[in-house]
Amino acid sequence: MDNKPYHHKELKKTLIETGLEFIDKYGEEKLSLRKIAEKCGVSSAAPYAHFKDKDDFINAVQQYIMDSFMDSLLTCVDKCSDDTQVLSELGVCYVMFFYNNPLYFDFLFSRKNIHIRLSSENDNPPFELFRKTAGSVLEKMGISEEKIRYKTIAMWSIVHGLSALSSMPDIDVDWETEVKAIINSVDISKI
Amino acid sequence: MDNKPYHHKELKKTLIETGLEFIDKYGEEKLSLRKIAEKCGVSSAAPYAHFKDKDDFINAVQQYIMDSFMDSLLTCVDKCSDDTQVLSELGVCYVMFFYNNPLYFDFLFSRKNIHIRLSSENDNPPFELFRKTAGSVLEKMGISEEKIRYKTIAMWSIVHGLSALSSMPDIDVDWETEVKAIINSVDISKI
DNA sequence: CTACAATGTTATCAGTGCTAAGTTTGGAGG
DNA sequence: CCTCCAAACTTAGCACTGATAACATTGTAG
Repeated sequence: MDNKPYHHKELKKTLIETGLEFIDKYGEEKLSLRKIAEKCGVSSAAPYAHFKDKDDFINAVQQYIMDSFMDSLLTCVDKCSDDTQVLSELGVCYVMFFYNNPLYFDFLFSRKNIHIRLSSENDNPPFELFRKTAGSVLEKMGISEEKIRYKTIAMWSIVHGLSALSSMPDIDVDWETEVKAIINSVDISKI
Repeated sequence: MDNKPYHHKELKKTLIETGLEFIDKYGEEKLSLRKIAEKCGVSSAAPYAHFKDKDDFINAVQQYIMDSFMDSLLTCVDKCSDDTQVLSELGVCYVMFFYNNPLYFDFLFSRKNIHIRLSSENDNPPFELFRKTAGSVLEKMGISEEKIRYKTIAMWSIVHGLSALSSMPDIDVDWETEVKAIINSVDISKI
């Protein structure tokens, strides 16, 4: 029978995944902990055993998405041994992730707890991966440290800006082709 | 005395400006219509005479900011008669607006009602201004229509991506100088 | 001057975040 | 095997929110 067991066991994980699914369907602003709890078949106060407050829960969902985003990027970098292509491949991968998951862009980056610093070490994993990859590639090309900073910022801006575009609702173009063309057309050595 | 008059007269405008101020201080997610109403000295139901619902109110505030953003951009374009500079000046103006108003970027662009189309006419005023300005400049340079699209998208992506960066909390660099250097370093004819 | 539409009011509802206090449960140590 | 306790849940309830209904006030068109 469906008499709910007192102990749900994997409730924390279930809550996160249910929350993710909900955000996917209805967006973050419609989410309430009570609805998520109900969907999981537990009382409205149950989540508070696992999360300090709603914000803590949202952060957990965000981290879940961020991990999956990083998986994509790391896989892409690993697949790409060729230095001359890794940057544009990484850029396309970055953009396509949000094209395929339109609701994730706002959710990941409209939150204030995500900070990005330009010059130094960074606690934002995707940007840090981008920064290090670009740094290593550009260094091998014999480019000065200052210029590396400019180029990295410019490239990341393009990629991030394209992602913002690609997660908009009404894209009326063959986006994957466009993205590749645009990123490839930006010759980093010319920036 | 402070016995509030029944008719506040300019309540709609006052609500919007109070809302703007509030978002500036505490962010959108902390905003409630009741608090705004109280700050304006009216009852909690009063705003519903002017706005259909909370979303309608938020849209009005958003429009208010969008208008001020467009003012900046248009002033910039007007001041700049020189075709060779207008694009980079416009870019710097775009980015600096959000550098100077860090909370506005998320507020303007994380809302789903803002759409951006690439190829055709567009109901997003700043992007449309950017698209037309770039189109006119690039056309005079004798660039093909297809390339104009690519360049426009790439340039807007850089500018928009830089804006995302510039509205982040912990910028630890002289941003205005950086932005100018980066935008100027992107030679559009090379994209 | 009077009727009425616009613009306010109070009262009330359901939904939300969160906490307090009590209940169930699995499992570690006797 | 029992006992006890901390973790994981429950129900109850508070304060706040968005929204609506029913009523009050007011400026103004006719």
